[in-house]
Amino acid sequence: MSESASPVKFRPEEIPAELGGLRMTKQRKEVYCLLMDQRDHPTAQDVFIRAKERMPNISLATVYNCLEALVNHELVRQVNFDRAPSRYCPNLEEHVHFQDLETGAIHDVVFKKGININDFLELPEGVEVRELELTLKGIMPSSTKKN
Amino acid sequence: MSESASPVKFRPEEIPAELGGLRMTKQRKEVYCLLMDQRDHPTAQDVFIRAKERMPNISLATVYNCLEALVNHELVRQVNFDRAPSRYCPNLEEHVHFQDLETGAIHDVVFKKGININDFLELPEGVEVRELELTLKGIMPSSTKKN
DNA sequence: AGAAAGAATTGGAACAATTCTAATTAAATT
DNA sequence: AATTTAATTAGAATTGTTCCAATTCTTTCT
Ligand SMILES: [Mn+2]
Ligand SMILES: [Mn+2]
Ligand SMILES: [Zn+2]
Ligand SMILES: [Zn+2]
Repeated sequence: MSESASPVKFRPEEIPAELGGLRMTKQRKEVYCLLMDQRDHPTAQDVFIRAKERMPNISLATVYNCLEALVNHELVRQVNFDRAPSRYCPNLEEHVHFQDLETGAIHDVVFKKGININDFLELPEGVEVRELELTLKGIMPSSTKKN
Repeated sequence: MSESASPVKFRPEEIPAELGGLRMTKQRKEVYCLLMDQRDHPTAQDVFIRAKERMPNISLATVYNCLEALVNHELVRQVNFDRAPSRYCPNLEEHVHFQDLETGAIHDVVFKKGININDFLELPEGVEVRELELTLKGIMPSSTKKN
């Protein structure tokens, strides 16, 4: 499980002009940095509020556009818990999400090493899984919480 | 995997006046029967359209109310795929959902017998999982499809 | 049974998240 | 520099869902 803030601060000027085939505009860099920087799965609104601090003229539409572009180019992942506002995650490793019901915080959870989908699901022969989304909700002991 | 229509037809008049602590009104019986009857994970709109055939005056608000009541009393499950309209499922066995990307059809998938969440996820010690939602999308071979 | 209270249904208004539109600005290409 | 292409912006529109207040239905009480 991880919620640890990355030790380095991502700065827009360090981001190359193109990333994964996507032209990185000023706004896209800002949104991307902010996600990489505070890896806490913010909503589009959260991103909008944070982005405005360094870029007061950015619009909510642009935030949505940037997030969509980043998601389409697989630089960022969109995470849905039920029908709550989508959240965005810059962790590209295969992982799933756990929401602490006490704090609302979302944590990344990885699969056991070497585990395969057919090891735990009774999938019919020949089915090809293209997308998997797994979300968990529950309670974390406070000892685990602070790390 | 299952999409098999149940062989018996559920009729509202067979439903008891109360189910799992929920008073079964005429509308709730209708909605519940219809879900039990065609186990294809319809949306609220789908339910509304189907319900109107036998109950032309039912309102969409009532369909939402009924579904909410049934879900709260754990007679029916709400299923979300990304931000698409919620779907409703009368299968109370523990299971997850697979959507066929070619047809849009949703199929129930069960866990391997005896499997535990800690067998496939790297969950920190002491975390208590209260809810789990797993959705899959992919391609089914047409042989598997028709059963 | 009849009256009163409580609960559910209804149609339409309100809502929240997201998407769309058309105008403006910025960047890339010629 | 002029032209073409792409991105950003503010605000309107859309969509699924929830809320509201009035009406109807059911249950409880006398
Ligand atoms: Mn859920
Ligand atoms: Mn998804
Ligand atoms: Zn994540
Ligand atoms: Zn199901």
